[in-house]
Formats: sequence, C-alpha cells, structure tokens
Amino acid sequence: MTSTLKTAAPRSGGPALADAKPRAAMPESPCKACAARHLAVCGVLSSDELYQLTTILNTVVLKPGEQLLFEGDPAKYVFNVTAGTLKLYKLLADGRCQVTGFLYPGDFLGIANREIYVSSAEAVVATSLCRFRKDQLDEMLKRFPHMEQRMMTMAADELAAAQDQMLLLGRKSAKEKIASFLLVLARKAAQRGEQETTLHVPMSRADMGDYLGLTTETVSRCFTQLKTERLISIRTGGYVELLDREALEDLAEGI
Amino acid sequence: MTSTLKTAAPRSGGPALADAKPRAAMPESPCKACAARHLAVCGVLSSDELYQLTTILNTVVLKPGEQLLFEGDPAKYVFNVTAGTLKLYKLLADGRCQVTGFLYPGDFLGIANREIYVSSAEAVVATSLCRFRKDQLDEMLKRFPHMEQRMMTMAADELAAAQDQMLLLGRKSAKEKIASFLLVLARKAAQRGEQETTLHVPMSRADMGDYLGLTTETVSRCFTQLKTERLISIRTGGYVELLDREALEDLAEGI
DNA sequence: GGCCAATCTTGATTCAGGTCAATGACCGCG
DNA sequence: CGCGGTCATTGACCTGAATCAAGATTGGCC
Repeated sequence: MTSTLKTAAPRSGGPALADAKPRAAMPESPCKACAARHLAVCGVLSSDELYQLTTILNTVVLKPGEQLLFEGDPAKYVFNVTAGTLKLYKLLADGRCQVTGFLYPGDFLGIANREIYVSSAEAVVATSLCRFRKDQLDEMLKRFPHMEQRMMTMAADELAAAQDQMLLLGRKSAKEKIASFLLVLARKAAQRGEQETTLHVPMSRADMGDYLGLTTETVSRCFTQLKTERLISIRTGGYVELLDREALEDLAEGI
Repeated sequence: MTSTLKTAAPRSGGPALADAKPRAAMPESPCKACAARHLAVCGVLSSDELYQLTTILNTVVLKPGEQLLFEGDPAKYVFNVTAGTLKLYKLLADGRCQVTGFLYPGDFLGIANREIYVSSAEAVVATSLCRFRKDQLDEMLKRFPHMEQRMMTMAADELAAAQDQMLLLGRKSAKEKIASFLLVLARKAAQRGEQETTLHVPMSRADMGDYLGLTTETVSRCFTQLKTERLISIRTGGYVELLDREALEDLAEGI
C-alpha cells in the first residue's frame, strides 16, 4: 500500500501554492490569504516567519473519497488542513473500521505520528492541505519555539478529545453517542466562526457509525428517534438543525 | 470535590524526597537513585539539570485506592509516576465509568491537561509520584529544550495509544479486547525490563472492565474462556501467564 | 490459623444494538 | 427530465454482552 497523494497540479484559478520552493524572494506569503491560518499552527507566526514556512510548503488537493495516506506508510510528511474534511481511520484484519477522528480546516495531521503513520487518511469531501516534509518542519520548529508550543497545545487538545471519545465509545448508549457527536460538531463549527445551530454534517451514516462504534442502521435509527423527539431536524444536503440544545447536552452527559 | 493528595510525610525508611526545596546546595540529586528515571522525561537530563529539577519537586505517596486528583480540579500540578500503578478515569452523571489509561513508573501525568484536569486519578496499588508545580516545570522546560522534545514524543506516543484504544473500544469483541489488553501490558512490562510472559496484572476485574468498555462479569468470563482455550493461565496474586502469545496476537488483531 | 469482607466466578435471563433484507430518497448525468 | 446508482431508512429477527442473582475464592487481620 503506497500513498496516492497528489500535489496540486495547475488547477483552475487561485494562486498555485505548490512548488513554492524554487520561487525567489517574495514579499507576500500566500498563507496570508489562507482562511484557516488563524486556526492553524501558522496562526502564531509573524509575516516573515510565514514567508519562511511558505518556502517548505506544498499544496495537496483531494477529491471526495480520495486517499491521502495509509496506516503503516513511512511518515515522511505532515499536513495542515486548509479546506474540506478528512477522516482518519484504522482497520482490523477482517475490515472492521474505526474512524479515529475527523479533521477540519486548521487541524494538523501528524502530531501523533512517529516513523510511520498510525492511521489512514481519506478525504470526506473536496479537501485542500498544506504538506510539509517532516524533517524540514522540525527544522523550522527549532527556529520558532512559539510554533512548537502551539503544537504542544494542539497535541494536548487532541489528547483531551481522545479521552472524551474513549468515554463515548466505552460507556455511552447509541443515542447518547449521536447527541455527543452533534454537539462536538457544533462546538467546532462555532470555533471556525460558522453557524452552530444548523450544522453541516458532511460525512455519511457509515462514517459516523465507524467513528461512534455503531452500524449505519443504528445511526440512522437514532437520527430518526432524535427527530421524532424534536431534538433535531434533518435537512437536505447533509444539514442538521439542533432544535433543543439543552436536551442534547443532557443526553450527551448521560443525564 | 477537592484533591486529597498527600505529600510524603515522614514515612518509614527511604530518603525523604519531599520538601526538597529548602535544602541548600546539594551535590547529588536523589533522582539518580530513581528506578523510573531512564523511562521518564528526566531520562534525557544531565546531572546538573537533574539537580535543578530536584529543587522544584515534591514526592507524593498514595495507598491503594487513594485519590490523587479529580476531573475538573484546577490543574496546578503535573506528576511523574515513580512506582506503582495509577488509573485515570472519567465519569458520566449516573456513575458510568471509563478508565482512560493506566500509568506505570516513568509515565507522565498532565501532558493532556490544560487549565483543569480532564480525568480523575486514583492509585491502583501503593504508588509514588514526583509532583511539579506546572508553572515551575514550564519554566524549566524553556531552559531544557531536549526535555520539551522528550515531552512531545511522549505526547505523540500517548496519542497513538489513544487511537489504538478507540479501535479496541469501538470495534473489538470482548475476547479480542482482553487479548489486546494483556498484550499491551506485556509490551509495557518488556519496556520496563520486566518479565513479559508472566505478567503482573494489579488492577481488579472491575477496573479492567471500565478500561475496556465491559462489565466485571464479562471480563471474568473472557478470562475463563482464554484459560479453557489454553491461551493464558491464571496465577494467584494477580499474575497471568501468556501461554500462546501468537494466538493472542492474532485474536487481538481480529484474525 | 480461622474469620470476614471484598472480589471473582458462574448461571439464568434480558435487551440494546447488530444482522439481514427490502424499500425509499436523493443526486449526478445523459 | 427521467434514469441508475448510491446512500438512507425501516422492518424482522438474532446475538453478544449486560443485568440480576447466587456461590466460590481470596486475602487481610486479629
């Protein structure tokens, strides 16, 4: 299994961020226009530092369902999601799948990784990422201690989220899992400055099931139940409206 | 709920590590004698650095079942386990419990924490820890970048372990969970340089259940099953012998 | 060494969620 | 605008693990 990642070829429109390295001295970094910048590790960098980062960055664009990398591949690169949604997952020998996380703009892929990737990664929708060679980014981190600190904070957040997910997987009922998941999505949407009452839920029922330790059918049944109880309302195009946030919070906490 | 931690009072025998601060210039750090040192963050420090660390360290001793801290407490301290076993856990409103991890000598408690602790911590057996005030350790980390790097590596390892645990909780059967758990214990024992075929399993069936998302009864039944199938043998005193490691590995991977 | 309390094991029964199967809704495409 | 494929929903049924309920071990303590 080899990674099928694809650096952005001359795609229609937009400044081609890929292959930035050969470019000569450039006064403005394209990162300045990046919508995800203030969310990502890059958020703490100065103008000059940002430019230095640009020199070691390549852009990767993925179509929905396209694979970025496989568990077990040598971890040569780390990534920063700039647009779209990515799912990280692990497989058992017989094909059972556990999604270990969904990544949104600003999220970093590769904190947890060592010599090899510990999860596979696949695009849920059309997704863009910044790609860094790990050795080059490590070099840069040495120069920018505040960026390393930012990284540490993100690792801590991820670890805390992982513990919440363990509680969910180990001890919550199907309905509680769905309620918790929707609330996490809402909080993340709020962080990104998006509408948090009418949520965009881009992933399939199957992906949600694989994230929550449920089957597609159970996810569907729980959505129907929550709809019947008027806690949520399901819209077309993968949108879910949270009608009774309080009740959902209680459900998620096991009250 | 307030932490009930207890700094080592004059306990019988052993050098009293607690209250090291007031001591004047000391040529030798008591850390040098610490059995867990080469496993812990302190493993990368020089003699002099180790001494500096000693000046901000207090020792905490816990009896079996004693509480170190509660989820939600302000995270003023971080800890390093030097002896014994600690369990980290989270509770739901109705008392359902999820153990998020067991900590052994060399493990660090507090990487994941932010302003407040995200899990409660309780001693499984008699346990000793080094306690650091977080602000003081942060100060020290700034001075010792290689210690900070060590910390980052430990965070990455913890994150990778958390993802493995998600796969376990979300997708493995009860028997697969038990097999996986025993193998992780064996690998950790090997790391600590202990016997890895006859394992010491200090925690109760209930604790294991809370870690694996099972009930006490199911844990017990699975142990009986594995015993009947001659994959393990159960000894007194909380010891388990792994009789067929290969079969256990296959079981754990879902083969 | 024997007693008590806690822990562990085993059995009977129940039930949440899985499995299998059949529609139904939606979306991209010609 | 209708057609086909994918994804979501719903129903019937099954099963693995939970629950409830006794006993059996174990280990700490006088």
